[in-house]
Amino acid sequence: MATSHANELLPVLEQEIVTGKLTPGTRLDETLLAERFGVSRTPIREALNRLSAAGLVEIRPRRGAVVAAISLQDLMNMFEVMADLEAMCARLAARRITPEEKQALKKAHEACDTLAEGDHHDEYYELNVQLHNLIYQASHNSFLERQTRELRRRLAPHRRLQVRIPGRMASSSDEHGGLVAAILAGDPALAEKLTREHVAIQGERFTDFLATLPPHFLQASA
Amino acid sequence: MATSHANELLPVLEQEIVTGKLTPGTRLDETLLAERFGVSRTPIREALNRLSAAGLVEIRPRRGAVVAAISLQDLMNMFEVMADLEAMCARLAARRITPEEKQALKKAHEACDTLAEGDHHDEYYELNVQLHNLIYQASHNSFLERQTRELRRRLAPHRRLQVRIPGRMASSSDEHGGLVAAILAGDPALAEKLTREHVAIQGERFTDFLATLPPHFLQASA
DNA sequence: ATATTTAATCTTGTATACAAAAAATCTTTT
DNA sequence: AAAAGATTTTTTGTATACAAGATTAAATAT
Repeated sequence: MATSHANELLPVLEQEIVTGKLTPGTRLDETLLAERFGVSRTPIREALNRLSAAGLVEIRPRRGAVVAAISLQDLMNMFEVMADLEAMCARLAARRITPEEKQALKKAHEACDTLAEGDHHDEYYELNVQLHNLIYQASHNSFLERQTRELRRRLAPHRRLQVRIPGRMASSSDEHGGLVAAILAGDPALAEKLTREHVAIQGERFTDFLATLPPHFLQASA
Repeated sequence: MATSHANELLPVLEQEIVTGKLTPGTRLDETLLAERFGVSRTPIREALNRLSAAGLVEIRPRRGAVVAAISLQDLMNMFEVMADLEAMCARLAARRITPEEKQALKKAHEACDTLAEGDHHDEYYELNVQLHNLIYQASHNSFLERQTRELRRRLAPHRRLQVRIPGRMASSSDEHGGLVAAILAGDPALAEKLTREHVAIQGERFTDFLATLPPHFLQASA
């Protein structure tokens, strides 16, 4: 076995939280998880500790772990920071992107654009993630890249349904078009500005969307 | 006992790493730490896992934990992000600071300014941290505040000696003066700009400072 | 003497056992 | 029948035991 049990089940749990299979507030019983993965509680506890440090689960002393439930306030705060991090990625990418990365970015945007016509929400979502990851990568700041990806993952469970808003895919793709062009043209200020607007629009639409959600999505975290 | 062993020793270890008592690259032997804290290896491992998720220690599978050694590249990347986060804090603080927070900020800056005359480096360092924390807090984005503090802590072991550069305290205090004034005046753009310059100067000086360091400070992290 | 292989030791990762706190159930009382 | 209290059960946190990989030391060969 190349890696430990904890290292194997950690990404599984993380994925299930991020994709919303485990919804915020769900209790994470150590014994149940141990049985499910066929290991003892020890590696389970290890994984839960790591997830808590990443903000994906909340551990209340002597009262067990639950999938982190984020308050509306927290969520808006996180989107505000996300906008800044993404804007920074775009700004740096416009300055530092390599020819190879330019090619990849063009390709990814075209793929995104094609899909935007139909209603393949899940596929569009995945391509969208890839496009953004390419921009993060082109910032040539691996720390920034990691931080931004992490926050994006953390926001994912609260954002995933967003692309289902009617017409969202098409307009999202249009916004991407301008952003990608700015990066390819090497215009840091424009890339930064467009990203802020892009995320701001998401944020606004997101706020609209919130009102339609069942209340358990908005549970306070403490 | 209100809290668990792990919860008690975690901040102790964290503090020792952040203050540089445990230098980057130091091995963290589980058995030794267990003896030192008078507990078993279990809570030690729990703490190390949390610290690894925070980026303060690096755990290599089957090969133990060491205090995270950051490469020069990583360090510069982290400073670049730090500048952006601090600039965002300053921008938001200029827009959202309350009258009470204004009072506290004024007081903190005056205290800093007084100390800058002598050569009380450690005291100045602490007050400096407090001043910055007040700005983070005034952003009224608790997520941003936490992220920024966390990154600051993570950079601390690589930054602490910086204020010992001749004349650094006085010029740092001057820069703070302008920044504090911009926040109090409610000028987000200026507050953001001054913060970027402030950190950029630190970054430049920091690069100068690097050249004087023994090589073990610059060990690659992987 | 140096390099390489083998054996011994040490350290980590996991499982299990146990203690203590929290939650749930069952009495008892009104 | 409902509320309060006591008891049982469950679940977390810690310690210890053990297995397997990594490191070090020793032994052999070149």
